[in-house]
Amino acid sequence: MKSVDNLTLADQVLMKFQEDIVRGDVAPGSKISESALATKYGVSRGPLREAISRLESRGLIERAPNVGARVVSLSYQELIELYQIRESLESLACRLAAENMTDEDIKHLKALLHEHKQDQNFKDGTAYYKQQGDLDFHYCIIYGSKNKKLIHLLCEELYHLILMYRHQFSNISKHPQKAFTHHQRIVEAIEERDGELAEILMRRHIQKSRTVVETYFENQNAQES
Amino acid sequence: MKSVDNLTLADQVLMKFQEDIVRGDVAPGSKISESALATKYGVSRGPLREAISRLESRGLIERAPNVGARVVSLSYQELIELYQIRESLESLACRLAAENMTDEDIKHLKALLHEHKQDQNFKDGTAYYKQQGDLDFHYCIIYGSKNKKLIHLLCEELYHLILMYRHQFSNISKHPQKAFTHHQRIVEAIEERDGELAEILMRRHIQKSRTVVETYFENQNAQES
DNA sequence: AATACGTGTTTTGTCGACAAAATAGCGTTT
DNA sequence: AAACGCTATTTTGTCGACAAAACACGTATT
Repeated sequence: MKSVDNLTLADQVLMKFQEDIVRGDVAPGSKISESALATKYGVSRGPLREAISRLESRGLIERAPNVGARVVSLSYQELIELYQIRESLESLACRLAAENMTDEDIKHLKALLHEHKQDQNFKDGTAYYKQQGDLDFHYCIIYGSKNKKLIHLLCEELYHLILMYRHQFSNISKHPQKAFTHHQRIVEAIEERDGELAEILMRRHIQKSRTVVETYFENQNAQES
Repeated sequence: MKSVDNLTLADQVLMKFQEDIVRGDVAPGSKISESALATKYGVSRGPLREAISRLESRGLIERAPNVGARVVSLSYQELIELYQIRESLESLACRLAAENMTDEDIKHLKALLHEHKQDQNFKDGTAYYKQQGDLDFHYCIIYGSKNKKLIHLLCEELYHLILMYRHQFSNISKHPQKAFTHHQRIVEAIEERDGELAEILMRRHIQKSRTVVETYFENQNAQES
């Protein structure tokens, strides 16, 4: 799917570094030394600066002129703001998907859902697969919208931030079966080409996961006090 | 408002170059020569490449590895897609603005509106003021949402693209008085802290301007055939 | 003892030069 | 005449080095 090795060094560093940030290997809020990272990834400072520059515009890094860059560290408030945006954009994507997905696409989506059902029946513990499955589902719908700019916004600019936080907080939904039911209903709506309903269902689905984040933080605050 | 001169060269070039693109001084689709631009703006290729890199992630420039960069040239379809996103995000911003604007903010917004009314009464011809006024209005509401990521997305990542096309097509609304009425009603809803209504009104307002774009393209196609 | 100042060091920003890839132009071949 | 391949030139990608700004630390002063 991804064309091979005619990638620039800056692009390779970008991907590696982004992965490291999302996985939490480099802590949020930690300062970034250009020369240190350059040697770490085995490149000069030129390509590295380009990678930093792009990660900055993706919101994963904050930079101040003449001072340096540091990995972003979202506050609770900012995370909620992020979810508001995601809610708006991904419900839009879902409506467009109901309108624009090909029958092939829908078949693929249903297969994905069926696969998750299997996985879940005898193994609804291990978080990794569920998370990956959830991701696949959402990506599939986003791409189904056929809106290139929207796909870029969600997949390249927003989702990495969300994933970074998911990883950091091990924020796996406590209600996998509920999430699965949501997914099922969304697919039904898409299958019936009911964009309006699909949009509403997706909005609620994400609202729900936002609520999970909110209660997580409330509990954390309660523990602290 | 903007802190002064501790800006990096790359930032200055970024602003100048972006302005040139949005104003249409450099034609959409035209190829970008790094060395040529570097000499034009009086900097080395380093900072210039950084500026290009950022403009790429803002969607104003497209770049292929080892080939070079060119100013983006949106198709009709892509422009419509852009408006869909704007519709979704800016209506969200409007709802949040109704919830989060301070009374001061609202006062400022009303003053803005009043100012436009004056301007419009005796001078509803000259497009520039109206366009600038329209911009001020929308920016004011976007900032009123108090959602930093949303503000960044709309003002830094999306609006420049839209402005570029507005300029290119001289796409000034043919119904300034209607737009003004829309603005008025939106402000009323915000004043009453009715987020739901404000959201709907903003959505319709932008839908309307999308329709203007659509009819423009239809007419153009009709002329061509 | 605390603050202010000055020096030395690190880090960022910028530049010019080199290497590799792509483009253009020419000649050859079918 | 058209298409293929080769060479020359331009353009992009990458690097190392220099300049300026920020930071750290020790000293002097009140």
